[in-house]
Amino acid sequence: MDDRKLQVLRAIVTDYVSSQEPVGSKALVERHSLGVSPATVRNDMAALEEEGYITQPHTSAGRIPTDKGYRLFVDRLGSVKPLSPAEQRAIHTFLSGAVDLDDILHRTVRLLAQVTQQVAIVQYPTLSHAEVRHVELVSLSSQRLLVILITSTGRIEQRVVEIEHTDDELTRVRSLLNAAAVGQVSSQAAARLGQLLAELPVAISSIGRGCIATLLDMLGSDASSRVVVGGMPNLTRFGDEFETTVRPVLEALEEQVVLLKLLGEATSTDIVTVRIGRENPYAELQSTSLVASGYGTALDSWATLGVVGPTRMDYPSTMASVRAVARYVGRFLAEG
Amino acid sequence: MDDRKLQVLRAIVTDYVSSQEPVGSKALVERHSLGVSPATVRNDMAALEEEGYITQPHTSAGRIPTDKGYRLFVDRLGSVKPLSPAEQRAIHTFLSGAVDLDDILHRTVRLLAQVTQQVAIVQYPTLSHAEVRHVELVSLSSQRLLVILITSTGRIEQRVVEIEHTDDELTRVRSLLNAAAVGQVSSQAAARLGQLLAELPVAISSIGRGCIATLLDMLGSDASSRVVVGGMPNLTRFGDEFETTVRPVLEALEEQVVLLKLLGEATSTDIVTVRIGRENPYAELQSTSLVASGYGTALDSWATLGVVGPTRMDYPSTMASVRAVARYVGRFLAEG
DNA sequence: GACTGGCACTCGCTCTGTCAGAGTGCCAAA
DNA sequence: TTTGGCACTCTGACAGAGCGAGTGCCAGTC
Repeated sequence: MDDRKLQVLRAIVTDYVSSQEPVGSKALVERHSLGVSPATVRNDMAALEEEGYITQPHTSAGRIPTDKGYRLFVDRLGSVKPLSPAEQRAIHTFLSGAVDLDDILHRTVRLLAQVTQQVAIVQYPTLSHAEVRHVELVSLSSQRLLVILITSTGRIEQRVVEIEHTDDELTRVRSLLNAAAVGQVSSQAAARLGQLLAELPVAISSIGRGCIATLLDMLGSDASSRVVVGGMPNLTRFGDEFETTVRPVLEALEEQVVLLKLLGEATSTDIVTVRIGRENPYAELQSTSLVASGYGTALDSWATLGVVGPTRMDYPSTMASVRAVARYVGRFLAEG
Repeated sequence: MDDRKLQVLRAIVTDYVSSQEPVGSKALVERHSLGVSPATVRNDMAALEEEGYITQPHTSAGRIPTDKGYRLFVDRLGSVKPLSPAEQRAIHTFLSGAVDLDDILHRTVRLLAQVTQQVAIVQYPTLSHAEVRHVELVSLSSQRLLVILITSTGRIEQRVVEIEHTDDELTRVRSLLNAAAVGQVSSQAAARLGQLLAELPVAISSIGRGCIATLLDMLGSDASSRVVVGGMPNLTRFGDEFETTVRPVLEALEEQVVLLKLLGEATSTDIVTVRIGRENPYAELQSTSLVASGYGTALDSWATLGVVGPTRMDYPSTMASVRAVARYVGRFLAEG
C-alpha cells in the first residue's frame, strides 16, 4: 500500500481519537506536515474509503476510521508509546502494601482503570496451573462440615457439605487428603484424589468419599474463576448514545461468564492483544474494543487482564499501559 | 394538615413516579377520583407549594414533588405494597442452590437489583457479632506463614506473615490459638488471645506472638468489611443528565468506604429506612434515594442491604422488595 | 366559607425556514 | 501525479411563530 496513504490513515486515526469528530482533508494537512495539498489528501481518502479503512458519517462530512482502519493502525502504524514517568511511578506505588490476593487484584483493577481512563477487568489467577497448598476440614456441627482448599496462588475456596462425622475421623481424613494432594498441580491432585477414593480405609470411607467428591468439584470448577471490574465511571466518557451503547456494555460487565470467555478467548500469552469492535464475538460489546494481556509468573499463576473502551481509543497508550501493568503485577505476584 | 391536600400530594407523587413528567391539576382529577374540580386542586397545590412539598420546574408547568414531599409521602402516605406472587416466587427460588457466603451475597444483590430495577448494594455480614469457628496456620515456606480465620458467618479472612517456623511449632501454636478463640464472639476472642499472649511457652513465644498480632489485626479490621454492588445497568434508566448525574453515582458506587458508611449510617435495625435526596450526607448521591434495611439472624451475622435509585422512585414497591429480600436472606443465612 | 367555571396570561416545546460553514467530488491545468 | 478552483451537499445553529398545557385570580354559586 502507498506509503502516503498509510500516513494519511495514521493522521486520521490520531486526530479522530483526540477530537472525537470526523476529520476533513484541510484540517489534516494543517495539523500534520504531509507536504501535499488538501486535494491530494482527498484523493487518498477516497481510495482509503474505497478499500474500507475509513468512512463518512454522511455525505460532505469528514472521515472516521472503520474497525478495519483501526486494525491496520494497530498492526502496522501504532508505535507503542512509552509510559510517562508519573504513570510508571503510579504503577510502582499502587500495589505496594497489598495484603492478600483479593487486595492485589482490587488494587490492580483500580490502577489499570486510572491509567487508561477506561473500564478495567482483571481475572483471578486460575487454579489449573496452581499447586494445592493445603486442605482443611472444619467441623461446623456433627452433621456439617466445611471443606477448604488453599492453592499456591493464594486463593481460598470453601464449600459446606452435610456429612456425619467425628473429630477423630476428621483428623484421619485430613491427613490422608493432604498427603495425597499437597504440592500437586490441580489436575494431578484430582487424579491422586481419585486414586485415594479406591484405597480408603473402611472406617472412614463414607466421610472420605464425601470430602473427595467436594474437593474434585472445587478443583474442577476452575473455569468458574472470577473477575474484578473497575473504572465504570469512565463509561460516561463514552459520549452520547446511552440507552443504545452504555447499557449493553454495563450488562456485559455484570456477566462474569461473558467476561471470562472474553478474556479467555482474547489471549493466553503475555503479548498485548487487541480486539476491535466487530471482531468481538459478543453483540453487546461490538461497539467497544478490548485490549488484553496475560499476566502472572510462567506457570504458577496465570490469568488475563485488560480494558474495555470505545473503539475510538488511544491504542498506543492503552496498549502500553496494559502491558506495563500486566508485567508489574506478574512480578509482584512472583515476589509476594 | 388538610386531608384532601394529603390526598393530592399522594396523587402527585404516584403520577409523577409513573410518568416522569410534571403533573397538572387537570390530569390529576381525571386519573384520580378526587371529587373536586381542577380549580380546587390548584388551590391545594398552591398551598402545598407554599409549604415546600412540591415545586414547579418552571412557571406554567405541572408540579413535581420535592424531597420534603417524598418524605411526607413515605412517612404518612405510602402503604407498603405487597409483592406480586411472581416476585415472591423469584425471591424464593433465586437463593436456593447457593454454595457459600460469597455466592449467597452475589445472588442476593442480583435478586434485589432485578426485583427493584435499581442498583442494589449488599454488605458482608460484619465480624463483630460472629463467632470464631476455626483458626488455621499454613506453612508457605520456612519463613512465610498463611494465617486463616474462619467465622460462623462463613467468612474467611487470610493474611500472609513473615515468621520463621517449623511444622512442630505450628502444630502447637495452632492448637493453642484454637483453644483460646474458637466459639468466642470476636471481641471476646480478641481478649482471650491477648491473655494468651502473656502465657505463651518460651519455645514458641516469637511465632505465637506474630500469629496473635495478625489475628488481632484481622479481628479488629471488622469495619473494613466489604460490599457487593449489582444492577448497574439500571442506572441507564436514570434519564438524561449523564455527565452530571450518573457519573458521580458510579463513582460513589466504586468507593467501598463511602458505601459502607452510607449503609452503616442508614440503619441498624430490620426496619426499612429511606433517605431521600438531600437527606443524604454524600454530595455525589444527593440526587438519589437510598432504601435500606438490616438483615441477618439476630446477633449472629448482621449487616445492611439496600438499593440506590432516583428520588423519583416507586417507594412503596421498593420498600416492600427490600424488606422481603432482607427477611428472606436473613432466614436463609440462619438455616444455611 | 368552600368550591367552581371562566378567563387572561405565561412559558416551554416543536416546527419551520434560513444561513453559514465545513467538506466533498470533479475537472482542467500545471 | 499533483494542484487550485468551483459547484454542490449536508449539518448544525439560530430565530420566529404557533400550539398547548398549565397556572393564578376573580366573580359567582351552593
